[in-house]
Amino acid sequence: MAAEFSRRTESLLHRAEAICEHRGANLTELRRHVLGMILDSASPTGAYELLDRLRATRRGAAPPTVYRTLDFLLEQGLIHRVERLSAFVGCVAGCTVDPDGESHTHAAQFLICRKCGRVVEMQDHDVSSVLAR
Amino acid sequence: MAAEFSRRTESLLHRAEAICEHRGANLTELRRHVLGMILDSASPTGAYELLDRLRATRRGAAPPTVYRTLDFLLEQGLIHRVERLSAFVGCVAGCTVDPDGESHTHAAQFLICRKCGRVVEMQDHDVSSVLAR
DNA sequence: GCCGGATATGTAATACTATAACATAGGCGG
DNA sequence: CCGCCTATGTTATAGTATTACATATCCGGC
Repeated sequence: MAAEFSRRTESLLHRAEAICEHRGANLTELRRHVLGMILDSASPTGAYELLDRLRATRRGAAPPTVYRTLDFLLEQGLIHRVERLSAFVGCVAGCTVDPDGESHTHAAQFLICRKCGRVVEMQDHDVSSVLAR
Repeated sequence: MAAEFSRRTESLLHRAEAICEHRGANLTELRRHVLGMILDSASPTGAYELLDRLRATRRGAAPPTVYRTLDFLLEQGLIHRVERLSAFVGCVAGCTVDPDGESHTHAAQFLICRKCGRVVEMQDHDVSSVLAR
């Protein structure tokens, strides 16, 4: 049904399924598909790019389709929004955390390369704690 | 001619004039007016809000009018863009720095209140240096 | 079985943010 | 006066996100 993703992505998706099931959250086909596209991408993905790709297999897709799905994934801590780029990236921690973890969000920072646009997610406790003050 | 601003804002504007003159940058009436509106505001100001207010006194104002002006102010380090809000705030450091300072940008972080939207600019050397790694 | 509510998605329209492309105007050095 | 540079005007359009309402599906209780 859904598009085929890389082995790594499929593995993370499997993990995400377990997390959602554990939480009673419903990782539907649509949500799984969008999460897979984000995880599979080498760089942050814009909402309308996701929309275009969705449309290949989902005729009625429209902006709300994608934004609602992104809201769900953000709530579940499975992706992050990179404000600077108006784009979305998979959350490594969110997709690998133990399903028992209740916290759906966590502190993170992004390093964005001004030249190539690549993004690295970092979690630095020092930064987080200074910000907490 | 230009709108009247608070005493504090006028003082910062005066400072900005000196900085620009020192650099050979041209702080025109339009640019001064926009900077004044931003400095005078208690919270970050959106580009189209600035545009609306500009139009009160400037008939032909259009989006490029405002965005080009913001680009100039950003380059001069006189304001910051708050990505999260797609809005702009005055840069305290930029408007108070010694005119001899050459660096037009500096490291800063923002604390944004999720409830009231107020923004506080902070400059924490610890955060900056951790990010530098 | 069916009713009611909750969740998920479809659909149309529109709001908000930002940039592209080309035109005009004024200053200033040669 | 000419040519260039900077600043701004003007029109159009691209890109990002939300509102509002309609439809469908599932599931629990009766």
